[in-house]
Amino acid sequence: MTPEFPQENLQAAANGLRAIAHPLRLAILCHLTEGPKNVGELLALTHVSQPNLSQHLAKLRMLGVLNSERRSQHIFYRLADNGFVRIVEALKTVYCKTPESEAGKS
Amino acid sequence: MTPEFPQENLQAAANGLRAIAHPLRLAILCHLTEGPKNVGELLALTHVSQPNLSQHLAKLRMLGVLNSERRSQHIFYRLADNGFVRIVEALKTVYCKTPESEAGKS
DNA sequence: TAATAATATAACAATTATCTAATATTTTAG
DNA sequence: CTAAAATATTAGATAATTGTTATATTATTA
Repeated sequence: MTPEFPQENLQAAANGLRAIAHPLRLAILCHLTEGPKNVGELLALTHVSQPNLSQHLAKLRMLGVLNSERRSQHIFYRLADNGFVRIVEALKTVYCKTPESEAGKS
Repeated sequence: MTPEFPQENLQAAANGLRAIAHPLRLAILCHLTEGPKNVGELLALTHVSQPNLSQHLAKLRMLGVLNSERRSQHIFYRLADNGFVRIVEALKTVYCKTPESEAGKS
């Protein structure tokens, strides 16, 4: 329907966006662009309550953004698709502008 | 806080993501990557009710994704930042994979 | 096997988002 | 100035999202 973005894929992409459209979940996504991390590590990085983190991880997993893998007592999360790194980078170009990067705008 | 993505910007980015995390709003965003369009044009492209489209446009405007400009009786919408084009492209790499593009995955 | 550490799930109140139907506003044409 | 076209706003019922507290599951260690 939309050029280069069929309706069916729009729905899928909107679900993925819904998954990361939250400050904590986006922070999780960012941290995982650096490589897989287990829940304890993410807990230390994010400073939220354990159940809260776990629920947000569950949502990211259910909406297809993250995969989890158990390694003995720890569960490691990782990006389900490397393309999410590009999405995070694109978000940075829009939302992390420095004064300089703003100087030469079109 | 998060590497390369301070907490304050995370909140801003999450708001932007919230804005586009809806199939219709994402479709609008896609259409506008091709250039500004007025409401009537978007109405024809999206096949939704006029008030519904208008409300979604209002949300995109309020959350800083779109700008609007009146030209006589028509109101034109455009992307508030060209970086959104990159976000849409990144989304396509994740959610519009062809069988071939899937062949050589890492 | 019992205790502990790591992680997940359930239940729930408060907030926010969604669509539709009705109405309002703004601009140009006559 | 009035009618019509383009777009926005309001109201409201329904559904989805969020964080917390409490509890459950799973895996190792003693």
